Amino acid sequence: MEVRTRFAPSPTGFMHIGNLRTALYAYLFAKKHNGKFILRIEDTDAERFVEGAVEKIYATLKKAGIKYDEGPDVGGDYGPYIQSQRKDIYLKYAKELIERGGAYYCFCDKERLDSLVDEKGIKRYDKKCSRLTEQEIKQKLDLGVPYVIRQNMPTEGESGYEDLVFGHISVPNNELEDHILIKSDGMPTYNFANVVDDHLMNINYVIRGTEYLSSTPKYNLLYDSFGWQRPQYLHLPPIMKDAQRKLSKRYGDANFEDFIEKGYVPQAIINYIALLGWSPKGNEEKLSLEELEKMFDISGISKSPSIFDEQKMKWLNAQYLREFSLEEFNGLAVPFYEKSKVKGKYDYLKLSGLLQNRVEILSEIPGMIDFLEEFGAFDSRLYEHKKMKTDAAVAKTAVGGALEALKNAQFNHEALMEALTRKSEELGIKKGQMLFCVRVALTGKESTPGGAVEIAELLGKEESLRRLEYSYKLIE
RNA sequence: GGCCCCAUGGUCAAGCGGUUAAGACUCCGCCCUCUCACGGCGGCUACAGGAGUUCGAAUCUCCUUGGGGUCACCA
Repeated sequence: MEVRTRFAPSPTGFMHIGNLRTALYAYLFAKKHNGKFILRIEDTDAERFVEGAVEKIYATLKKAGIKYDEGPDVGGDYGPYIQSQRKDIYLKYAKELIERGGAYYCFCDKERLDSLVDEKGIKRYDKKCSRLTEQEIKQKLDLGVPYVIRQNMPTEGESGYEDLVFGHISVPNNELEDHILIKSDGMPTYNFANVVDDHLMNINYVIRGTEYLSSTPKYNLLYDSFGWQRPQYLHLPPIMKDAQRKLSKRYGDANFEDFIEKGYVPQAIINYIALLGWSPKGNEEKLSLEELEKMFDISGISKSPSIFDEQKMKWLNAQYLREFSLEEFNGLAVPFYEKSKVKGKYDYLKLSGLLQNRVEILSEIPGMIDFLEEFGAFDSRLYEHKKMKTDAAVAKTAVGGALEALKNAQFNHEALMEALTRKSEELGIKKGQMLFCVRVALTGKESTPGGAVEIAELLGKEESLRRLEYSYKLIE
């Protein structure tokens, strides 16, 4: 049978990393088994709906390279793929379920429900309306008393199932509450809609977060009541912000879009989150989506929560950045040059050549090149470098010499290097000392993307000499 | 609190009864080198605790501890 998985987000805002990973795994699992991946929008809660959230979901999935075979904007044989457009379907099935004894009308109002609080302050429905006679129900219905439809749970025994990652899960039936299937506004709750839709859309592998691990028996009971075949389940451990807190949009934690803005490439984000909660068989960790599609395997999924480590994602991002051609890298970097002080000045391609393997995420760029436009007094201790064996005294010699050497030099790489090398020999200092001091004198920075020659070339003759003179005076 | 689940370095993690307990990120050192970075080499750091089972336990069982999830007319 063809594998069919789905990603069923609710449009309540941005797509955060945890959701994206769930989508990714569902996608990878389907692809691995030559199956289909479906996108379904779960918008049965009108109150939580956020304008533009659906479009954000489409855009994120697209940018991430996660292609769905069926979905609201691409169609398919099992539509509509937006739950709010399926309202009538749920009601029909809910009524069928009532006939089958798996559910019942409930007319209890809020006051009564609120009174059902146990000594620990936990509310729990007491099944009162499940005991209503047919006449009573008909009467209330005819009178137009507002109602909800509740699932009728067994009160004894246990319900269990085999989760593909967690193994056997079993819950005592008396823990299962008669939760609401159809709300008083006629809309289904997640509890009902997800089961009906998964069945109707032929979803045979349900992949989702562990928050559903212990409520899955309820859903299975629904499948059973309908006489439908249960799907296989695959629950995913959460991604944590730290040991205690889950990554969430509530804390304003990074969502996909934010990372893109910070200068991460989609491939790196996808690669990283694929590795959060799953590990490949081999030791290779830098994996493309295509490779992941082939390698993905349930056996590599872990059961315990994992903490999101941006440091490692940064490292991966750096790996991807270095792999691009200079032109590709430059294309990605330009927006960040435009945001920096060097906007419009300097040859971007040249800057990219210096920056490509010094940058981990693109947003570091402005901070790394601002010195090209910002120059002023700095501490002469910057000239001290243990390995170079330099200090202010050496610097004075070097910078003074450089000033002479460069007055008549051509400002291209070769000529600059030659002039400075010759001068250092003349002065009896090491070439490294000369270059180090000149670089500091030129930039006033402890470290820079590029050495003395490269920076002098970038700054040009006039500016370089001006800075050298300034720095020379500064040493005195 | 009830119920469900989880537990290997700081982090991601391999491991499936016998291993010197992989690998990656981070950090540190060395090499390369005009600083930094890249690259190369090397290093530090882990089986939560306690009982069992077994010739032998990170691996199996139980308890403790710690952590997560869930108990909505939210998904």
